[in-house]
Amino acid sequence: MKRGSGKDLTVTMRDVAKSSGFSPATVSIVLNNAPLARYIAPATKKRIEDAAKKLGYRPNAMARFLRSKRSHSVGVMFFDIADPFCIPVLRGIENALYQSSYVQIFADAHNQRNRFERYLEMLLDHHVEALIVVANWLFVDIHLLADLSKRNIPAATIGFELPGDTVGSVMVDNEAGGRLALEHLHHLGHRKIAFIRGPKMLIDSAPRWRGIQKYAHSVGLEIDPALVLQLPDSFDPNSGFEGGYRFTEELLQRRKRFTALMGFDDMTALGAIRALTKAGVKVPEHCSVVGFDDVPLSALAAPSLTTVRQPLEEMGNQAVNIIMEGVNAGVEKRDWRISRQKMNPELVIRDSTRAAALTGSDD
Amino acid sequence: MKRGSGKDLTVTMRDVAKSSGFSPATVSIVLNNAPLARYIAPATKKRIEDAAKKLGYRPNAMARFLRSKRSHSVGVMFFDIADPFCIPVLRGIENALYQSSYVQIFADAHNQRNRFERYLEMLLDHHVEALIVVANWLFVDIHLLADLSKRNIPAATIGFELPGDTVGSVMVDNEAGGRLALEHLHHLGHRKIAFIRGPKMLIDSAPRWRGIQKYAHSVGLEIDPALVLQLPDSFDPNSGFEGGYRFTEELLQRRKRFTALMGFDDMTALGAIRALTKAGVKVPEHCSVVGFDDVPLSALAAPSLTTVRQPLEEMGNQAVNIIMEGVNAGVEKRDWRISRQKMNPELVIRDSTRAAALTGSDD
DNA sequence: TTGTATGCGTTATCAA
DNA sequence: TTGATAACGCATACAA
Repeated sequence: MKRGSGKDLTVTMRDVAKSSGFSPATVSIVLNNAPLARYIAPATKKRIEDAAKKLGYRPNAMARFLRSKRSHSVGVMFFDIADPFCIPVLRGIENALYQSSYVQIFADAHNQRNRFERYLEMLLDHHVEALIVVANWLFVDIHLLADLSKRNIPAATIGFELPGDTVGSVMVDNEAGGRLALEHLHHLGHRKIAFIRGPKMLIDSAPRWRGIQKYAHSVGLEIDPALVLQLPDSFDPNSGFEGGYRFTEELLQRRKRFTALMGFDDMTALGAIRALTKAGVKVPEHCSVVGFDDVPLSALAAPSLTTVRQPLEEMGNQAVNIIMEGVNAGVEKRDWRISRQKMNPELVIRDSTRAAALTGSDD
Repeated sequence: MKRGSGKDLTVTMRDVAKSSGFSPATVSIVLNNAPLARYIAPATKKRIEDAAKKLGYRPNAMARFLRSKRSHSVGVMFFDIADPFCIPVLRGIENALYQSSYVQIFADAHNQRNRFERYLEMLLDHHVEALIVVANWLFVDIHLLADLSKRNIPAATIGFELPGDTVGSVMVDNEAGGRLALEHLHHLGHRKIAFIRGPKMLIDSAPRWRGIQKYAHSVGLEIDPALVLQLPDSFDPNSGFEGGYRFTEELLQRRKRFTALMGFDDMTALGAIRALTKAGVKVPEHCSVVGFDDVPLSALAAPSLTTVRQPLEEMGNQAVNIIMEGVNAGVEKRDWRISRQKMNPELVIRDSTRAAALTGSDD
């Protein structure tokens, strides 16, 4: 008999019941618009709703979750939020979740495996209804996420994919993107092109390069191995910039002429531009540069960067759609298959590329 | 009698009790290391712990929350995560929360008041134990957060502050920062300095300007009103860049000579650099530029930006400390006072500033 | 059309 | 040193 003993500010369903003169069950039915609400007299509904409003009743989510097993929350795990790639993705996810009135539990693994595991535990403890993982590193193995499918928690990844069919994914078509970038340079008349490839540990690296090679082959463009460098593996999201800078310096020292440079991603390209500019090579007058991703900086850089755009925000959106599909299927006890999305990249032409100088040997 | 009816994968405390041969109560005491655990026989403890491990028992957070009224989660509301200012702050918060094993519920108001309110409701529904609000806009009024103190939910703001003593805050000392920036330019010998002030709606604008004025006065530096512009109010986080760009163009058109320019923040400064460069004015050779904030881009820009650094990550940390203080006080039923922190800014000298040219009239 | 009773998984208060 | 038992606030099957 602790009730009414003082100033507990939380107003419960029983309070509403008492105040309205009906039973908690009826209140519950009315306030949730449960199927049975069809049979409740309008007058009753009104009295209950009024009482609820007057008392400022707010359902206790914890109790509801306990009963319904639904937390109305989704875990979102980033491998490194400092990577500018992540921000638009975060935004896309946030927005889609907001539309569904789901709350986002944010986690950042800082590229550390143990941190990833710890967060995974925390998210499971908090009974997230689904999980989204944003990363492009390869080291997440499927075992880490095994618990999820065992518990029927839908999961989707953005920026990489896992073997098997238990985890959904949203990726850009890297091969098409690589092709797009090279095609652009080729159309502009560039023939001597330098490449800074992505690190081996990144899942994007290989297909982008494949796209480049295929296109080169298809138009008879020769790729000079002396103009191709590959970034080393690294977990620092800024290493792309550093790498682009250092490798471009090295490229310059080789004294092999090139009129265009393709960076693995925007950060690499930005680093390259920095090195070129410092060496007195003007971009795009003397050398065109193209990146990949279209991170927010790219539009702001000087010169603004021509790049292959990943629809990052849209990808965040899609990931939410995928998991929500699963969540809803779970609620309705339907079967379903997790889906994989491949998004189309898009060339964004800005100021860092232009036609190869007509003067000089351009092939 | 639904138990054992099949493949419910969740193992509950009762399962552990049954398996170990003790009662749920004892299991609870042991597994939580509750005070009473001191009296439990070591052998008992061991058997219970073993059983728990063997079954893979994980406490159900929902049930625990319902009972204990503690959700182990904190709401973090950003006004606009697209503002680069926010990322290091987010990281600081995330890291501190992680140390405390608290989970972060992420919300982004997109600079919309109704979205802010809706998120606030959602966060309260999810029974966050505390709230952190990151913003620098002025339009948050105290009433929005009134519910919080009523419910004894500690709250802290980063980047702005509210009147009264119910909400904590972490801010940089804007006045000192303004002084620092101008002092730097003055020491470098600059006398003709242009200023792009912040919009009125931003709380930072006034004190920064005050710091500038005070320093100017103290060293007898004259501020030419024809070289002072003020950004218009806007909610677009990129408007600083645009504004810096446009206003610098305007400044240039006025044909009033200046050897240095101070931007309200880094984005403004970056926009200014873009305009200067485009007009053929080299930075820093012909004109020094200094920003404010030290957002991640600033180090990467070309030229890299001299700026007044806000310790953003540390500020995120501090905010967590502040609210945790409150949370702990609540648990222990102590009284406490919410605190306000003023952080020291720090001058970061990079490539966008240098000594005023000795040639020409420098005063 | 509405009320009663029960259980979700924990924890806390007693009693043994 | 351990075990019953009663909440926490809500939602549902079932009874009325």
